[in-house]
Amino acid sequence: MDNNYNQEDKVLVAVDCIIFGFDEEDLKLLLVKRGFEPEKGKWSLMGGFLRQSEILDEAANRVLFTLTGLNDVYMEQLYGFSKVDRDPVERTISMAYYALININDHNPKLLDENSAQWFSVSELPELIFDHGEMIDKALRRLRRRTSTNPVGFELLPKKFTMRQLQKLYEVILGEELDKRNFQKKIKQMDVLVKLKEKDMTSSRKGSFLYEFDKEKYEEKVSDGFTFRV
Amino acid sequence: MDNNYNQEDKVLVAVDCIIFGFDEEDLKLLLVKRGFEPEKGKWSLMGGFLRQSEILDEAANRVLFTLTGLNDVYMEQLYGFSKVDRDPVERTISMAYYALININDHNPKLLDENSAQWFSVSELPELIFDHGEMIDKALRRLRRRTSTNPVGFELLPKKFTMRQLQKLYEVILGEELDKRNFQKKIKQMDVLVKLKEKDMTSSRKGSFLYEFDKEKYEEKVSDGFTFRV
DNA sequence: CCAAAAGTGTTCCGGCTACACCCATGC
DNA sequence: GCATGGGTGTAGCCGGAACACTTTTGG
Repeated sequence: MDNNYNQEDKVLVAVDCIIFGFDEEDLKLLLVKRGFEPEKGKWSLMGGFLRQSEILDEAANRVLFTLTGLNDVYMEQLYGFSKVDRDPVERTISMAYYALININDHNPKLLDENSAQWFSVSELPELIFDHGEMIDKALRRLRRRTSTNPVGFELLPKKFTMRQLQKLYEVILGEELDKRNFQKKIKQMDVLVKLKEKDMTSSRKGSFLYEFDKEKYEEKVSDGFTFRV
Repeated sequence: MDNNYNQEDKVLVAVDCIIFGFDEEDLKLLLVKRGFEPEKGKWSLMGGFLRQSEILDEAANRVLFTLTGLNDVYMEQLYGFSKVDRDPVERTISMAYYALININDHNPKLLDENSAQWFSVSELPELIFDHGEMIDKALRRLRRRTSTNPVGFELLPKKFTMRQLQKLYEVILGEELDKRNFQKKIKQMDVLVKLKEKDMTSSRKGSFLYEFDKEKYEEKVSDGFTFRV
């Protein structure tokens, strides 16, 4: 078969994006109501096809941008799904990606244009094809990732309270955490900056705001530090 | 674009297999000398193209079988590689898979037929395309996987000694382990069966052989147990 | 009897868990 | 002055790390 790939089969390659957000209460996913057949009118992940000139990461970012208007978002390739008849129209394999966005940052007009809506992960509608399977896998990956890497911050505003951070981990991990132990652990990792400012919306006393210090984190990592919640 | 995928680009999809073995001394990889252009004569992972009627797992198993004659092997999808010019002949994305095999089980005749050879992971030759990158990723994944799942046993004979098991973990993790602590940890997980038999080849005294007890392991997992080395 | 690998326990330390009270403020 | 969420410390326990000597037996 010297230098001859001609008799090989070509297939369509899609990317589907699992877009996570966090609204201080629940972990959410951005889904779109499918505007074309097959399965028109059903809920689905936002997807698109890989183009000849693109790499997978670019295709996934393009899809994400189309729906949210966001760039430079934390995104990770998840898994390749390839059941022969997963898309009834034509053989298509799909690379699932997941993204973590700050739920307040995206462009709401684009949601309307794409008939998109946020759903709590605990109240998902029925999804087309194998998208439910993709989401299951993404949730498992998210749990592992947020436990061992400081990516949870991607789901929060730049400035956040300890309460928000703890609540985020609680909904991702699916368990309640002890307030004192949580703060102790986070603080002794020493990768947050405590600001002078307080958030006054959640209580009379107000609670201090924090920022993730990426430079400090990376410096510590190069000294052998591992983030762990 | 109702029900019309026609204007979308199709691409070739390859699978490349990172085949790990362990020879009591070193972690090894099975590589083939490429018999066709481009890069003919260079070393490469064993690969093949996805067919219309196959899912990715099947394609990867087919490729593995072609080279080793083995079926029912531990294999896991690793990552999708998609640089536009990664294959200079034609746009091809590749799904990398890694497999863990017992190095004594495969059919050596097939290695000759495919110009394949085992290489220690510490002494790899130059590889074509992005295969080096694939291997790096596979090694990282293997370290994580063997630390949290009992998949290391896939690289050993059915009956093995504690010494072999420890050595295996040492080469995968890249660090020396304390013999007493290691055995204590393994034994208290209580997922191995100690046989009456001894392996007499490694010492005058002989060392007891063990088997992994998969049923017991799975039962313990369903009770909340987690394997951890 | 000696060489070479197998086998085995204890102590110490650090990190995780469990747990309850005072503080600041707006109303 | 009281209701609401914010913030903080300690004691006990468990698991991991360090560490050395005895056993077996073929030559």
